[in-house]
Amino acid sequence: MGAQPTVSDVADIAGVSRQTVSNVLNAPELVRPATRERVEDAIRVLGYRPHASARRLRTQKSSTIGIRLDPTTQDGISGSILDRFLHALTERADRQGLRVLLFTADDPDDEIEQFRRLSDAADVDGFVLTSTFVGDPRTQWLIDHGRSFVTFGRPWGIDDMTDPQHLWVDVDGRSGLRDATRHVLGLGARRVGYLGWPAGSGTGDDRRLGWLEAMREAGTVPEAGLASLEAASEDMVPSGAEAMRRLLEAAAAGGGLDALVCASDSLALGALTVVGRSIPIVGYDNTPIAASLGFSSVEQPLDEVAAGVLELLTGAHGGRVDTDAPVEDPRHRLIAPRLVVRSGDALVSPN
Amino acid sequence: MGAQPTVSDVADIAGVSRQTVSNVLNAPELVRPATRERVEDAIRVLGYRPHASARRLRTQKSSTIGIRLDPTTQDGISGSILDRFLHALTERADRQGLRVLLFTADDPDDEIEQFRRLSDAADVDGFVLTSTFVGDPRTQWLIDHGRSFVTFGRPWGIDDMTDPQHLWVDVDGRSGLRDATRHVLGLGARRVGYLGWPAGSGTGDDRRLGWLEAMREAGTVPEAGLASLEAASEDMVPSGAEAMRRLLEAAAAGGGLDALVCASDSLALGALTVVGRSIPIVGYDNTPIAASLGFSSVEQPLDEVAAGVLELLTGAHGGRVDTDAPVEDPRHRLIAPRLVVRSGDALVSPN
DNA sequence: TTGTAAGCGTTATCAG
DNA sequence: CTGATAACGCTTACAA
Repeated sequence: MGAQPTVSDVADIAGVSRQTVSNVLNAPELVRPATRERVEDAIRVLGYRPHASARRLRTQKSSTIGIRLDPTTQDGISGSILDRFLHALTERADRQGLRVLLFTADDPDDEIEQFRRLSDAADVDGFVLTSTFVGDPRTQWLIDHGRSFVTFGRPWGIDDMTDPQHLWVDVDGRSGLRDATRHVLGLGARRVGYLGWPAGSGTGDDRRLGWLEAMREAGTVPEAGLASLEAASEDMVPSGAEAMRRLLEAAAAGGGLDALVCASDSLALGALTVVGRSIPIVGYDNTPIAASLGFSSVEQPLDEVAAGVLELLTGAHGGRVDTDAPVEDPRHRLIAPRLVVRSGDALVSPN
Repeated sequence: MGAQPTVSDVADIAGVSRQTVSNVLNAPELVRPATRERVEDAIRVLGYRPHASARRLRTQKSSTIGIRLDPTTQDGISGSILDRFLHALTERADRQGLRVLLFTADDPDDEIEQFRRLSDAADVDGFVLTSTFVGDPRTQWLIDHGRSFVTFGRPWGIDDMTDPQHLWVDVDGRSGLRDATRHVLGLGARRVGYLGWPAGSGTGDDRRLGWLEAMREAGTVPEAGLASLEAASEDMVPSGAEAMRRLLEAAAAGGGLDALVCASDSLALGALTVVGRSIPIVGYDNTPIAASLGFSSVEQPLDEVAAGVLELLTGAHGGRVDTDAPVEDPRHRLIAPRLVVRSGDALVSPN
């Protein structure tokens, strides 16, 4: 290892003052080209790299964003979502000279305690929140304490779209399910079922709406018949399978099911274990499972989400809403997902 | 937000010098109880928290470990492994006052460049490496440049177990597969097949050995017959399915297959799509898929791995091998995995 | 046991 | 355009 060189070392070699070295790094236009080049040479020769902590102390910015790593839910298939998002976020953050710091928390209150710790210690400049839910106490705390943050996920309050209190990026699940439903309708299906989550989850209700809209638009099933085409279950494969069986029974009276769209790949897999490949099934999240088993799925463009999050965090608003950013500056990004269509050959079916 | 209080503020309130405040924090035993209490009160009242960057600058330690977030392989099922490991690592690191900083890299060379960046800038004190492979250039670079690091995964060189150059933690996949094989043998199976990866992958060869040992030990199949009981494929569901078909053909001559153990859950799922639940199948990694579909799988105790990694990184060796730590201090941890047995009811099979 | 003084490596301010 | 001086908030000799 050996001691890292400092600005002084560079200054000595280049025959300038420490200050000039700093200028070359932070305000190159202030320094005469000849001098600049000399300094840059010295930097290269010494392999000098600014000491991050020193810089952070001096500038009073950590250039670091904190993100909580969810407790990995053992049962959901979609754990890799956060993983992919994290990757995209880290990569993009890096390009802007931002670091990503991880933390964990047992529950929302604990998470708030971590917010306090990390920001009081000036360890991070802002936070990225995931998996927001209705009445989320975390965002309120962050707002009350003037912390910078952006959520991946809408606040799911009354005023979502216009809420000026809160910067967010989200994927338009409703349009995703609308597309999925239209897709199978386009394949000739008339009676398209929906396997979703219990009402009240924001995300889930929104996705369901997409299915509903597409079905109403198509008019292949009378309004009164739609209720028998949907079932709900928590986001796990076995309970999804169970819900699928209920759904089949309910739908049988009206003429069965031609196709199925789901709120998640977990549910889609659950359904798959029940009906095999007898009807088209569309999942959500485009997890490796969907790719492996070859069923279509709605993909969240996580790279775009990450880009949006960083824009909001570092842009005019600086991750805060009480700034003097022009009011017309958008405070959120609603990103359209993309349906990944797969041939869906009978990979899982009986031999 | 407002300005955070500093040691000076605390000192003023408590009526002591800055120094005493620092002592209360870093060497409480040096300060008289009465004074200490007064200072602690002041700290509480002000909500004081030491400025992390200032401390890091002064102490010349970042108290941060860097870990690369792998590019999420779209096809493997086991992406969540890193995810769970990361969670365990972050949680444990936090308890020791360590932070976990993420970075990404496109390839090993790029990763080395990141090592250089992060350690030159004193952003991290050490690294945790995952997915090591034979002839990994990264570890060599880290050794050559005297950087602290621990790998999750053996170096897979000639001298693995005794290599004093390199601190590592790994899961004993061989014993995992031995257990898995013994388990199905215990269920009455005689001809247990093995679905693995192409030779040369270290991890894969090791796991295969576990199967081989258990089969030899059981003696239910003559040595010459073992070759027709194994097949290899890259770690993806469809190619696993294909390999399974080959395996079935090859095994048919000798009397078919009674059970199957696999190098991964991806392969297990591939096999499952071919033979359904007609024979017991054991996977590896205990991913959500195994839990969801109800097949047995070998679980890596990632929490123990994380603990081991941190011990090695912060313990006597300090993540480096050229220290004056007593030679008898263990330089690696080989952790036994745990077989998770599931009833394996016919979830995926025909309706 | 407590206080004083110095310095970690950087950048901001303000002369020249 | 360049260079001296001071400070960011903390800890660590050393002295009292």
